[in-house]
Formats: sequence, C-alpha cells, structure tokens
Amino acid sequence: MPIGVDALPIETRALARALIGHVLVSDRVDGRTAGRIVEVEAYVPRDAASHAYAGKTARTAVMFGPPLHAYVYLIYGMYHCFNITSEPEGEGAGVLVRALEPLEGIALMQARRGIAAERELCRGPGRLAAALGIDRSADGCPLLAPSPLWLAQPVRAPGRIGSSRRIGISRAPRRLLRFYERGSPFVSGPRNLSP
DNA sequence: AGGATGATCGTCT
DNA sequence: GACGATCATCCTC
Repeated sequence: MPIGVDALPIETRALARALIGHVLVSDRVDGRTAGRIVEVEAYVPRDAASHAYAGKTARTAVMFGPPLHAYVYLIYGMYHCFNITSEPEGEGAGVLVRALEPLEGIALMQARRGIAAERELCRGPGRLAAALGIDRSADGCPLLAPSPLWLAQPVRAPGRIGSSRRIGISRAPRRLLRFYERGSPFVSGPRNLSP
C-alpha cells in the first residue's frame, strides 16, 4: 500500500534519514520487484556535489520540480541512478538511493542482473536500478500516486542510522550526507562508522 | 583485501 | 572533447 502524502518530510537531510526502512516498489510488465531502503545520500540545495548546482538543465529539470518524484540519470554511459526529489518546487535537490535489501521479486532481480547472490542484487545505485528495471523512462515519475514506481511503508523498523562522507564525488567531499542502516549486509560502502 | 582498469554515452564546457 | 553520485574483472599483496 502506498504511503500517505504527509508520511515523509521534504527537507533533504530529514527525507534521507526518513527513507531508511521504507520500501521501494517497481511494477513492470514482467513483474513486481521491491526492496527496503538501507543506504542513501542527500544532495542538498546549493551543494557543490549536486547535479543541480550548475542550475536547471534539461537533464536535471525534475530536481527542481515537486518533491517525492523520481530523478533518474545515466552514469558512465551504462548504469542508471535513482533519486527521490526533495524540497519545495523550485529548489534543486534530491536523495540518491544507494542500496536496498531485496524483499520481493528476487528471481526477477536475479534474471535482470545475471547473478544469483541475493546480497549483491541491490548493493549499489547502479545495481539496484538494474534489479528494479529502472531507467530514464522513470524520470519524473511520482512516487506517491499510483505509479509504476512507488514508496510503501516500512515492513520493519530501521536499526541505528550511521552517517559518512558521500561516495564517488569530488566536490564538497567532507560533508556527512550519506546515511545507512548500521550493520546491514546490504549496504554498499562502509557500514559501521558513526552513530 | 585492496588497487587499477576498461566499458560506454549523455551532458555540459 | 572531457568527464562522471558505477560496476565487473583482473591484477598484486
């Protein structure tokens, strides 16, 4: 069941933390896949590491649109990264979802990824997008309304949330804007750092 | 266990 | 024309 409109904050950092434990569901013609969010990164307003930093462009337009929509971009010519937009319309910001704990449609994820190991299916932004069948066609998709890509209530309360530097960025590298469920084996980077 | 490398292309300079 | 909010593979320790 989709979550209510007011179930999540839209301030970027608060949203990032609140997303941990929520479930992302992808409904496609070949079936449903779903996973529990265990790792995210916040890309806040006026953040030098954010795609929105240089201003609104065709690619980043949805980052400046209403919150809780999908921002999906192609990286390194071959992977997709899935983000959830944040802040009121007009602000360019979002939350990158970096890892999921697979919950539903495991066999379909395995087929899409070409691997069997459950732990590796959604461990990393490019991997989870592939496992859920997310590509640029999902860009701008609302995540609350009935939609092929939507957020559901947590199935289990999150454990303690840790924070760290963001992964793979060169600008604003010291900001602690990566959040993850401590100790989860499905987290992609360091997973036992700060409280 | 950890570092280097190649794949591959849309986007912005 | 250079460069990624990455990943899989290959190498060395």
